[in-house]
Amino acid sequence: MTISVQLLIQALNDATRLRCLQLLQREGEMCVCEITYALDVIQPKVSRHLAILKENEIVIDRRNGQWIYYKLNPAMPDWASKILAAACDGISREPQFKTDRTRLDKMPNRPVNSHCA
Amino acid sequence: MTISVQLLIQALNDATRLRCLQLLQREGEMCVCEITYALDVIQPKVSRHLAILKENEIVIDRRNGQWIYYKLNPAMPDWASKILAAACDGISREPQFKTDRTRLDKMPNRPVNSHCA
DNA sequence: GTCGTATATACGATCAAGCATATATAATTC
DNA sequence: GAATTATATATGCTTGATCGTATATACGAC
Repeated sequence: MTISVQLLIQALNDATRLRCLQLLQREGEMCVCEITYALDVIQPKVSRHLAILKENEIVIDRRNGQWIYYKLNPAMPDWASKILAAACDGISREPQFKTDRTRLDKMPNRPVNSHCA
Repeated sequence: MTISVQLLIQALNDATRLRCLQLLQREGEMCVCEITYALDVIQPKVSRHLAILKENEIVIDRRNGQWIYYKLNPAMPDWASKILAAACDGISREPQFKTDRTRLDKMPNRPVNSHCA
């Protein structure tokens, strides 16, 4: 990954993107409709923010049939992983973000992720 | 400190503020004129950005005569310190930020900081 | 091919944040 | 007191980011 500190921070500087990243860190991999449901926002909004995270190589995606799964980029430099981990650690205690996790847990008919590349 | 993850990241989301924090982490404590010299920007700009960092309790200041010294807030929560440390770690390798450190090292007549509270 | 679901992108509007200039406040020295 | 240095704040402008709506693309089932 070639991202600079400044670009990483800029990419993190949005509530929707932080909410996505928190979920991805906990779940490992999620498709867009799961994230959309968990955050309770409209789909184009999620899609646009995931695109920003992807442009900055903070997440990577793969298609599986009609679903596109996102996960944290495993090839981040050490300092970037540390920033993300510390941010998610801080976030995990904030009520605003807990709501997303509980809503995801209640989602009906979550697509089954085969985890086959 | 009561800052949220989102507010911390927002406060870090500016090149001038990152440059200030990098210097403060290395130097410990600096007055505004030192930072202004090192960054080579106009004084009101430095002052405004330091004010933003102070509002978010990322730095604290103390007056010593006509100088006002800033340093990192020693009372940050663990996750916030980790984000700052990792960011400064990443920054330390970026050429844009090295320039500030070398310029500071060449500053003539740096005010002597008595370190008396 | 059409239809339905999943996801992405384009567009125009709105809003927040940064900028430089100018000015205000505070301390020091005379 | 006036003058100088150090720092902070107010003002008006501009730029960039986010928003919702509408539309486009991709895949699977039929």
